Amino acid sequence: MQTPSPKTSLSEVAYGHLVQAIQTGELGPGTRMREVELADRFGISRTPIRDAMVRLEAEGLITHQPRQGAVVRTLSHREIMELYEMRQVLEGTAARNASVHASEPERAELFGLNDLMRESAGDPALVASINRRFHAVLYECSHNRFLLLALESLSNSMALLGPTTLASAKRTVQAAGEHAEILQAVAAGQGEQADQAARAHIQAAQQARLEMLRSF
Amino acid sequence: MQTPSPKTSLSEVAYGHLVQAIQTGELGPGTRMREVELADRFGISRTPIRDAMVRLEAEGLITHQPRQGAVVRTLSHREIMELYEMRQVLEGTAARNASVHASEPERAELFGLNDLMRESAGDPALVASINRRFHAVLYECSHNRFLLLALESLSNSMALLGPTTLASAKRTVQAAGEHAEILQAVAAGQGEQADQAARAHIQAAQQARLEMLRSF
DNA sequence: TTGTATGCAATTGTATGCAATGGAGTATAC
DNA sequence: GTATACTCCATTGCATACAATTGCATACAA
Repeated sequence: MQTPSPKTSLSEVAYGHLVQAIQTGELGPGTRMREVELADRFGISRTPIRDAMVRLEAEGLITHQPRQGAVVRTLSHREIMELYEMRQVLEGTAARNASVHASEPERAELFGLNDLMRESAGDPALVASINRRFHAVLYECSHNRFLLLALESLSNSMALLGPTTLASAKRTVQAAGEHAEILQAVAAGQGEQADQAARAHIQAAQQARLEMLRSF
Repeated sequence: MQTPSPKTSLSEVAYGHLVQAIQTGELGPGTRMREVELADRFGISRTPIRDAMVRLEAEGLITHQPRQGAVVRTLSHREIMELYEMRQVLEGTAARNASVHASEPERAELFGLNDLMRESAGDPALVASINRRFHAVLYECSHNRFLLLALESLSNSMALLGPTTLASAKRTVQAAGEHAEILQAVAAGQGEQADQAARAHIQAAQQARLEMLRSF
């Protein structure tokens, strides 16, 4: 996600920058995105910017009004609920699959990341980063390319919600506990329970999100 | 899906053409797609073609090797299984949601389409078209934008498998029966059973697909 | 004061030019 | 005869020029 490696096309670089800008809120929902402006900002031409924006639209992060430009999507309350509902289904499925397909090193990685996250409670930025990685690895463990693709797209959509719900140390520890439940089931090869635990985790996150929204 | 409406950008037209070409097998898996060639074929420039191809890649229909071009993806046996597995999850969820959210006109539309499909048995092209529409309406009935997006993307990926499994009249009638099971549960508001029925339907389709693959 | 028409500016949609890259084919050396 | 290196060409990646459309502002009329 961060190492542009040897040869990354400018389109991909632009895509990464834009997703990150949306995640950090630099480009908040409703922001109008002008191609020339973004091209200038990144010091490249409009073409790679367009490529990135077409991709963002395909993933549902922005909407493109013909001849009028693109805006970062604003999620209604209803849509936010739909987003979490979908995450419940997909994360549950990923966990279920992981309990069948995860390799030993993958399991170890998951446990390691979760420990790291618990220890990092208090540093929201770090926690958020580790949390993303944890879920990304879990997705990989499902060993289903289509599920992976859908979950990655959904994760990007989460960026539209703004700051993470893991800001408080309390919620971080709570989340790590929920992760542990998932991992336990995964490690034991208990698919149904892994599914349940993952759903519960997302439900808790949804709850936390709702509380956050209420306080604004 | 078919009426390009009044003002469609060339990019969208190109996208539609390409998806259709992949569906019909005109651009079969493994086919190399050269931008200039496609631009010539459609009588437009490379830019809208690029837009369409970026989108196709985001959806997983083609892969883009840097500086080397794009090819229509070839699905391995394993990936085909993964595709059906994912469909089981998503169609099941869509049916479950539909049993809660589908409006009366939507239910009527579903019943109508299924009757029409059964009556059309023997005309594979027509059946395939109606079947696609049936599923599309079911997706809409879930009233979850993210689920809808994922299912539409997945449907496009089905194009990579080539001809439909509904070629035989026998399988058509069978499929209509499976649809009826789903609809019955949806109409009765029985989420769990709608989910089960949808999963069973996809499983049957997978079975039919496997038989088709074996015969080659 | 409000409604409508018109002109201008801003912004995207499309086309095309140019350079870089990777692969194929050929020649040469061992 | 085979392997390696070199050259050429096809094709994309990126930049930029041009066209078209839309929205806004301004002016004029009712």
